[in-house]
Amino acid sequence: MSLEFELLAQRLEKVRQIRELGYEPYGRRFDFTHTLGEIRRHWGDKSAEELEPRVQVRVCGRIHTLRLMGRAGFAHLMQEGERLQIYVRSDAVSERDYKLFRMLEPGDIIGAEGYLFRTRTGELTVHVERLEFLAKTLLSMPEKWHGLEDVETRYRQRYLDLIANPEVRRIFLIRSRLISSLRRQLEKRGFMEVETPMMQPLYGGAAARPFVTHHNALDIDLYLRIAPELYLKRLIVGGFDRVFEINRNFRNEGISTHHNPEFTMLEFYQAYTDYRGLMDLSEELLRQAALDATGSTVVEYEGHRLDFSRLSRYSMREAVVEFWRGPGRPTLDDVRDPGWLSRHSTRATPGEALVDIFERVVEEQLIQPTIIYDFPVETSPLAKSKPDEPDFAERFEIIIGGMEVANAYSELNDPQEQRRRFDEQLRMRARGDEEAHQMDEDFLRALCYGMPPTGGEGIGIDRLTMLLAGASSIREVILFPLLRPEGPIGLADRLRELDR
RNA sequence: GAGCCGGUAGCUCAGGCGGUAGAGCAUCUGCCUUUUAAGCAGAGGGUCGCGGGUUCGAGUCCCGCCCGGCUCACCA
Repeated sequence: MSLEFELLAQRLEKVRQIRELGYEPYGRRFDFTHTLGEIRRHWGDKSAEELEPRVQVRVCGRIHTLRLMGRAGFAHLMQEGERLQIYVRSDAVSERDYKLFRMLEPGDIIGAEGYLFRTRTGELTVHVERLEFLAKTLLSMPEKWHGLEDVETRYRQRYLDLIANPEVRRIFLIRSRLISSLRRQLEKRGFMEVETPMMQPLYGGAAARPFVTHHNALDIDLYLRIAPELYLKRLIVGGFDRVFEINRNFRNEGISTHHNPEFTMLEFYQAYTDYRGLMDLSEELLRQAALDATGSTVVEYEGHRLDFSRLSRYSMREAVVEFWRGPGRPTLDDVRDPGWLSRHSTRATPGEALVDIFERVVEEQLIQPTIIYDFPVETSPLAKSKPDEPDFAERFEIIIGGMEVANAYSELNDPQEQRRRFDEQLRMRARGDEEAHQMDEDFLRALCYGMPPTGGEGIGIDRLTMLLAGASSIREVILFPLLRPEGPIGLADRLRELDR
């Protein structure tokens, strides 16, 4: 008999004993008077005298540690990442409650009623007068010193990670505050939150391979969206001048520390502005989001102090000149010269070569929040080109910690130009570029009704969370990152065998 | 997709050059009414990721596979 099975059998026996004592091993509603955090905040710095007259409390939580002595014992409860000690002595509770207490083990969830006091060593503690049993753990908790270290188990069983590693809570708290902050800021500026299709008959708005699914009743294939862009712009056509969406995109590509197949994007569109307007807006959004999520505009990331209070700005060509490494630093004229570009990249067009050089040489050096603007038009099929330089698009990205965090542009609203860009994408597709855009005629039709000049931007929420939370892998900021399925666990069989 | 690293008790980890598989936590038994990683005494617990091979003998060496991590490639 394996240990795991033996432990399970022991604990099921305890379930029986708990029931025999007259407690419900899987209890019901427990009306606590305070969370453990509230108790720490209200009485954490009060002296023993200040805890008179007695403060009665009802608390609950999961047992973290147990220290049993002959006729008494201590335990730490955990609730919402906060810890509080309880003290149970045999002459302070009923015989039945004391029997229950001796039966508890780390991981069990209990309720306790009593009064606050300070121990000899000064720790704020609940002197228990009544115990309630709320839920039995049947499986062992991870080790209390190191927590749960195994990365695979942490991701597969995130609930266990959250129980064992309180610092993981912090990451997801930051993520939640970040999203909340962005939503609040946009709403304050008159943006309306909308939801557009995740299942799309045509995919577009980005260059990526899609996931395909099938609708039975209509008998059609549908794609999980790679971006919401084309639908959000339809809403701009329809007269919702400020819209945003915070939701998942799906891209059928490799998994890495910076890529998860499903990831969360904020996209927002504002009529009557352009990419310059969005640069200013982005600066405000990021500054406030960092502040709301972490309490500061300066955060630590992989040994750097990232300052979210401002965004440096370089055109892509300036950035190549400015961040060139080694000999042969180009001039601004060089990076405009197709000959120079083709000597430094194998890509077909000057624009693709510039992007290639930028990504190889510059991007990883952009640690502080930085705007890179003016992208070659051939890599930006949905962006308006610059009036004085039609080979370039009014587009920028925000790069932080070497990662692309945002992408924005003045939206292309000329339907004839958009049709030409789609045609070019179709030619690229015909040459085997799977990620080139499809022709979306309904989107074209929408533009034909007239879309006001508009600025649009997407912000990668996962990557921004990584930066704000100091996480080096995107999987650390996604509660349930995609993993290969683990295969049979065998727990149901064991439970079945022990169910008598 | 490639390279490197890892998978040993429920958890965290040790296991030189091939020779009877270990520790701490957790569990079980006993003692202990202010402990703090509580303590003390004892006990149980192993498909060494899976499958082959070499060998008198494999956790250890070789081959294949599975799962994970990192780096690179891919991802405008």
